[in-house]
Amino acid sequence: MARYNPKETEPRWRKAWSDSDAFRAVIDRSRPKYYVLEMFPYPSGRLHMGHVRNYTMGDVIARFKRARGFSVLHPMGWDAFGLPAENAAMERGVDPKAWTYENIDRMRAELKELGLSIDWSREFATCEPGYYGKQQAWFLDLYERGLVYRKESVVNWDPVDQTVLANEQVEDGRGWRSGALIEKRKLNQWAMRITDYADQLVDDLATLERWPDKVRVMQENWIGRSKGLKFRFHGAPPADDLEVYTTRPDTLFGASFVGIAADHPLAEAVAARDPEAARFIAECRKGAATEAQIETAEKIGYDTGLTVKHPFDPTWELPVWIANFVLMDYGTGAIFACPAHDQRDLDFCRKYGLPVKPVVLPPGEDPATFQVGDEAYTGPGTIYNSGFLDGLDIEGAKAAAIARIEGQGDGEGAVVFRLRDWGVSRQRAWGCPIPFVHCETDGVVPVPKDQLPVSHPDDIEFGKSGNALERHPTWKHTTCPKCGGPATRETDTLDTFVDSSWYFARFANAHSEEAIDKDAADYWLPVDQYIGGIEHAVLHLLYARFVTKALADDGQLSVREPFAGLFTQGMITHETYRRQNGEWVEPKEVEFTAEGNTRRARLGGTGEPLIIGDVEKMSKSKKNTVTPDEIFEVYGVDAARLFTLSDSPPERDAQWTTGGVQGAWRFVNRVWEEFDSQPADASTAPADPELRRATHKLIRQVTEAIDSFRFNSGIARLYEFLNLLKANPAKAASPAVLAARQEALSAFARLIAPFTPHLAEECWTRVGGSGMVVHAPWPDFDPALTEDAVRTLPVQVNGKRRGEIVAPAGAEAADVEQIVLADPEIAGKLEGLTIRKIIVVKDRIVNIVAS
RNA sequence: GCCGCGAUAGCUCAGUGGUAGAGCGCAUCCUUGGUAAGGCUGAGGUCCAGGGUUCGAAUCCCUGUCGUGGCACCA
Repeated sequence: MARYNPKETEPRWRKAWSDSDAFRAVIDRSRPKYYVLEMFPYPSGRLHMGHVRNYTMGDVIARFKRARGFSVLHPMGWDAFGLPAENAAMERGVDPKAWTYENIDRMRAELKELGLSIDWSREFATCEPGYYGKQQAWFLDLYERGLVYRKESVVNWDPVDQTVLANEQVEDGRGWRSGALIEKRKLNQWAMRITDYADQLVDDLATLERWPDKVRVMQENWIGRSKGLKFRFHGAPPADDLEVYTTRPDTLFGASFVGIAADHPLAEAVAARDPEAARFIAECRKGAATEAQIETAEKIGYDTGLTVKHPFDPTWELPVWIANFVLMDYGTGAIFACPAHDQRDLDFCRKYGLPVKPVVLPPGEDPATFQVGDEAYTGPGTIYNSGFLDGLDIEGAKAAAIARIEGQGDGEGAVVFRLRDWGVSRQRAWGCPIPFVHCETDGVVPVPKDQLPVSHPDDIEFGKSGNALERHPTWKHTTCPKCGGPATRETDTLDTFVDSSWYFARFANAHSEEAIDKDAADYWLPVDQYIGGIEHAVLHLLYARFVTKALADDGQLSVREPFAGLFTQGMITHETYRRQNGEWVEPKEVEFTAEGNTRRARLGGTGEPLIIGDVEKMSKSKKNTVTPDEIFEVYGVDAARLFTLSDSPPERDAQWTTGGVQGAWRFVNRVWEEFDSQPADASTAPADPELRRATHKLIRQVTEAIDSFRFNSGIARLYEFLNLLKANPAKAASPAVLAARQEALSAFARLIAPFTPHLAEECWTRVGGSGMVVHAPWPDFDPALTEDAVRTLPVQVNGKRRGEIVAPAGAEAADVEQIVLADPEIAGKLEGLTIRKIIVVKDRIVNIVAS
């Protein structure tokens, strides 16, 4: 009996897969296709456990679908542009390109060690001219279509990374990467018209049935579509034609004042002649930067002294206030305030003594007595105090008010989005150059496609802050493609989220002359199962959806949604350990002792007691990391893969523990023991029916578990079945059991293949399977065999369990009743009671209602 | 404030109308030529709380508590 040795078996099987080119994706129209993709990694240097879990999940699906007869595409690439490379350049004086490719080499080796069933022939990195040159080509196509444009705008400037960030990349007023407080700057920027697709991006969410609701809700919130009315107030200049946006035109008769943002043009006009107003505006600008401060900030306002006429009553003059809670970049930067039915407006009016007139009467309230106190009423009701709107419900009044305004020519129904256009300019060198030149005569001119790619100069000087392309002595000087005169190249590069917004389509044919090989893309797309972190719920996933739609409209793609199925996996966490002085301690330095059920930790060597802290996401700063290579070294790749999936549902965080991975490792060894102890000359006796039934039940359960992304459940069933096999050992087994074991082991080797592929190959060979398990079909189950012949039915009396009986599977109610009533134990429990009713649930349970 | 998600054994989690389960941990015992290991057996659960529906609720519904994620002066 030989011990299982992953160090010997695992590399051997990886070589066998590679030698037979087992994972090459092939267009085969006779079979259904399946495209499984995990979000490609940024080549940061080393693989971490999160990668192991993410890529193992995708691999489970890929191997499972292959065994089920699908033509599978499972590719890998590198999201290789980005700031860390430039930061490394600055900190250590290395070349970003060389640094990136070294990282890719190391991470590729680690990914290959993980035994992933990837078609490596399609690998690319986004920093290759062969990739980003194609990106420049379609970027020019979208420019032709008006979806790419330049605009002077106020942007989010990250003073640490020295670059512009999109709104999506600013979290709580800080840069998503640097954490620096964001400043507002006015710059000339490249942008993409994602707002042209805002409606579609919301509407099509409904078609994404295999996306988590959570992600759909997050995108919907982010796009923030609202329907309402845009209309103009009239007044004396400068307050003539003041346009506001509202979602509550039904409450127009409850108006108290008109509010404008501090940076609204009208506010600036007022400030020009009113120093007090100027002071107020300056104070607003100084205001709070973080969300928490904004939330608690008091509502303040300044009465400009201007008035405008109410649209439905020209004699009604409304005062115009500058208000700090009105935002310039949403709607029109101006509102009308109805304090009775909007909390913000109410707070403001109470503070400044402005009138509060209710116009929506809640159901059951008396119009003579209903009053609004300190809480605005935002619920349903009937409109009153409102002239021609009286008696209507809210929806009816909205429609009537909009119709009246439109009839007056003062405005129209409008849809407003929270989503802004996507600013894609970044002042960085290590990114995709934007293929335009600036000419004194012709202005902004696209680089002709036959001159693509526009690539980086070789002698680029990194190592200082700011944009190295801008600093380069010669690179930006060129000639205008139009007039031949002197021109300068655009030195901004594209946001790296552009790189990741179409890579899934490039994988259809990674070597195509066109950006996207449409025939290949038509076959493979959409991605059937996309897997990645929830942190990309808005940024990456929204941009990829937008670019897909834009390229589809340009005829370069047929699908309008890139990812038919999305799965967001949880993170890997680990306990944290600290010394008494607060220093973090790495797990490998910790020794544990147990006192009953209490665990205590000590520092290895000195024995100093340690504090066991919270379970947190693995991070270098808290030293609670375990690296894949040290785990592979001790337990093998299969045990590591198995453990990342076995303990938690895939969408939830999984806690890494030494005990847990040891459990997985023991499973690997015990599996091998079962296979190794099975005699080679298989018995031809009729198989033991009970073990057969258990086998078919197992096949069914594991198949359903993988199909529904419940990997941990499937693995739990495999653990249980292994216990059953151990209870029916090969040693001293009857011929019937041996025959059933043979069938069970043949299925078992294939069922574990998605999770522990190396072990599966070894087992498959040992049990006499033909060829490699990667080519073997998924085992089938006989539905009839997944049911037991005899059932043990619990018997309840008045809902409490009082005994059990044995009945044939599928026994009818009448037969079961007879068995129950004949049972002496149950008869005892029924003594003195009258049976009112007997409920028999077929094959499940019997309940006797008695009194 | 709004919208989600979660709460089951000491820990991490399955179970989603019908007999409360797994892995790890813990305890007893066995093995001491698989040995910085292996195995047997076992203990351990008001299924967060309260109410409702039902013959029957961990499971479905309502309310609450605690934890957690997202959005947020978005008119």
